[in-house]
Amino acid sequence: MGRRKGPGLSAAQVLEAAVDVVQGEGADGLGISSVARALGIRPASMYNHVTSGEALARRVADEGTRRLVEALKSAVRGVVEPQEQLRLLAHGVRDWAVANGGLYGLMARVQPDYSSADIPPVARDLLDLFDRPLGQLGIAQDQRVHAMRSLRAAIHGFVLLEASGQFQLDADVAESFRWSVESLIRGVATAT
Amino acid sequence: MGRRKGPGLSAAQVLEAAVDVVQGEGADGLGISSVARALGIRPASMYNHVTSGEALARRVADEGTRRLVEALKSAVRGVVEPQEQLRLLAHGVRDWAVANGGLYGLMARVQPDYSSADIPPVARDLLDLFDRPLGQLGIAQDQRVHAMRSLRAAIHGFVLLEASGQFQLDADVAESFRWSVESLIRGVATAT
DNA sequence: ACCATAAACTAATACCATTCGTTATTTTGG
DNA sequence: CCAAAATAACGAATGGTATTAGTTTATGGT
Repeated sequence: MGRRKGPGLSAAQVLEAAVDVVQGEGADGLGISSVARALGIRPASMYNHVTSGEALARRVADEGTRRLVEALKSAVRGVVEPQEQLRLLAHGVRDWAVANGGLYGLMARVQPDYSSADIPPVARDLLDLFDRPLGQLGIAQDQRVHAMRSLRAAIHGFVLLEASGQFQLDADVAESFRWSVESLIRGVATAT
Repeated sequence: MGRRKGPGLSAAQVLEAAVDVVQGEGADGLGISSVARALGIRPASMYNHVTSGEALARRVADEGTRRLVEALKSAVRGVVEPQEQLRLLAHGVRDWAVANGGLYGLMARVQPDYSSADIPPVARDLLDLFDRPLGQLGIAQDQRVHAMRSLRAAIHGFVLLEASGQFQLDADVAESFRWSVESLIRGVATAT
């Protein structure tokens, strides 16, 4: 058959289709074939745009991180009180994850491939979002990395356990999250 | 060919082989074919032992939970101080997850299928392990579910972020975990 | 207008899960 | 003790996936 008329697919179009697949079918539904189907091309043609299925998943996950960081930035814009910033960040992650379950699930599976030497800007931004309020809270520089990891981990774990239905008891999950965030902030704020 | 001589494979043998595959090749390596290979039978014969690949994964994940709960039980055996129990539980989960990465990764993906009505004994045991020290700390009954979820989530999230290499900064991860656990215990212990 | 490149195609390979029908062994009930 | 039933293996077939190789054709630059 050869090439069809009109300009070929742009990287952005491929990424958009892949994101749509993930949002619609979940992280498991992402693959060379499903995205090819969504684009109306044959699976083999996908290799003109990505080098492998794994690379495709990595790109979509990176796009998810970009979107999450954007959502968090606008969530804390204009807020000055550090504890309130942390609260907004925590709830911002959970809200985004609930609204973008497929994407968040993919981001959790795919591990970044960048060597620990150079941290990409988007990851830097994510770190800074948490680092700033922690600094304003008076957490010493060398403790902040521990505090950041603690907060990220706690929020991440909560979202994943919630998404995979592992909170069995019939207590309000939203209330549990509020409780958890307040407890975390208390714990971090009282660090030496 | 028909059946081979001798007794057929027991459910325990199939499970053992599946666990070995997961431990050796990771959660992604688990499948009808890989376990059949490990057992020396053809993939089609696997369906005499499991109903589907998904069911196989669920069984292995359940076995993982059983083993984790056993490890935690023996970790806190004889310890009376509640904060020390929580510390041991947290570090017990992380240590087990590090030592059984494939199994823990699988447990994180597979969501249990039991209806929220009847909670299996092993899940009950896991809840109780955390519930007891929280009660001894004086956390009110109606707050304990929130506290339990917070602790589980924080530990779970830390382990997953660590396993997927998302802690980029070159600070000591073990030190971060210790810091996180102390912060969590402080936060929970000061709950109203 | 020409040519190189980009981007689609077809075809082929190699996995994987699953189902079906068949066969041989083991177990069980009369 | 033997025949019938249940069990557990098989081969073959179907349909899904990722991937590679070679081919064709439209587009964009010189």
